[in-house]
Amino acid sequence: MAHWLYKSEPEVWSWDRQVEAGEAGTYWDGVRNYLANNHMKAMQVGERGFFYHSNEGKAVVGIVEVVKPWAHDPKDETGKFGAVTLKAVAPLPKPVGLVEIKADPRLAEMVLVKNSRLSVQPVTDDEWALICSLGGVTAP
DNA sequence: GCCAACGTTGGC
DNA sequence: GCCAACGTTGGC
Repeated sequence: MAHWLYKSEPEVWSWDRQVEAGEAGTYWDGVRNYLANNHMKAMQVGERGFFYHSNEGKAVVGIVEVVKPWAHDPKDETGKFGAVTLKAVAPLPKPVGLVEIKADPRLAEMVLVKNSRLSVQPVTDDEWALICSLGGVTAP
């Protein structure tokens, strides 16, 4: 099963608000990037990903799960962009900071390091397991 | 607040 | 269809 990483500025949409949204989850709209959009189109319900705080915090803070597949964003007039719906699964007891990720040679190839501007990224199984363990949870 | 890197746009 | 110019993102 594939894994993902979602970036969000806590000022705009924080992990706490994702948790408050509960089981119903929230529509991850606003993405206007083809690559990120394509990644979301490829997602299956039940696939999990990391929730990353950019700018402020700069750390992986929690785990989210896809609860609804990709659907068109009604606010996008071009009809090209859409999003999946995500719910919070669990916080990381110990958030994994960007500094830590960069310091670990096993994570040097992460998209987060290589292409920091992409807002929705794939994560390999190895990267997933390693960050889960650094964060203090057993990989679900 | 600055600046580098990247994606997107628009002119040709 | 190419490429320069521009805007945005995000780390520092």
